[in-house]
Amino acid sequence: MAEEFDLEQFLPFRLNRAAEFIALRFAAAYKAEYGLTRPEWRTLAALGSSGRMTATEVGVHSTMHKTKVSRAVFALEERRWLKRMQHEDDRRVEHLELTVAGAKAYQELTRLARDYSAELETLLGQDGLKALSAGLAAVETAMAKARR
Amino acid sequence: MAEEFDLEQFLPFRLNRAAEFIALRFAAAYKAEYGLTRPEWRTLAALGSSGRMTATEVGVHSTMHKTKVSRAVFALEERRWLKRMQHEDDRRVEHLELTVAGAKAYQELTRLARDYSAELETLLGQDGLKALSAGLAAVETAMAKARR
DNA sequence: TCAATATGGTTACAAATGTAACTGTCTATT
DNA sequence: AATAGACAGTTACATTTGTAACCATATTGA
Repeated sequence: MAEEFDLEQFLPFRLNRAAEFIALRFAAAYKAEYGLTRPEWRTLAALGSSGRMTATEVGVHSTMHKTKVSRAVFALEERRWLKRMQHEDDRRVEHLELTVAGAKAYQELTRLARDYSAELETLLGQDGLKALSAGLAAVETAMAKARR
Repeated sequence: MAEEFDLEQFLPFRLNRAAEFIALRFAAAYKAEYGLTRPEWRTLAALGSSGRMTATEVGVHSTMHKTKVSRAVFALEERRWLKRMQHEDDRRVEHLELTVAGAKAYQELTRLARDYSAELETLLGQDGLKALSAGLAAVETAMAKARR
């Protein structure tokens, strides 16, 4: 007799579904308020939290393909939320940083993000949140190992 | 002074990144072995584990947009892994079920899935896996509430 | 009974995404 | 130096996806 397989118990499936659910609710907020796409928000967040970075660094940091980053950078530049600065020694590289307007937008978006975090805490409960965070930490450790 | 916001700590971001990582490794397996897309695999899995369903039910079950389901059904039908049967009373509805070949493919894929689950256990460790599962359960509860 | 409305599923079109090829620049080896 | 290979970032093209309009059928209620 074949062993049972239950999709409902299968971690990749559950993880994906949960991520979609959690991310979508937040995405709806920044999309509605600012018309940002996810790659744009991620790029903004990377630069806002880590300061000046190159496009490649943004990609590694937020696990986005370099074409996504490239397009997001264009979009943010067009809004005047981001400026490019050339590296003195290596003209292939571009340093990216937020403009004053970009930094301001980032501040407002982080407020949204904090509000959402709080909402998640009530939605998932203290224990649920803790468990999820611990579980994600385990995945992150595994990811770090896999990268090597 | 502005409160700090750390993207690395932001749950939607972490969850998404983890889901991509975990799902991608498995997707690589069924894509390489069977040339299945994710919507196709999900549809197959839904039908394989729950038996006969309608397209709408598949969509709800695996949280896929109905156009995705529609396309996946076409693809699986073309492979002769799935057949459509009409509902006697309501001619809008189609019952979907796996063919013998489809059921066989499903069995093989569940074997892959179980292998991957085992791999995940060593990758994340017992504790990590438990925590993740508990955290996901909390999200699932929240999702169920939100749906109402 | 017949309009109005809802529902299951498909399709056309537009937007987002990934792959691969490309440009320009740098580094290493000879 | 000169050539080959590597690397940052962009662009062209093909594929995937979502949105909205659509068709056919079913249900509701005047």
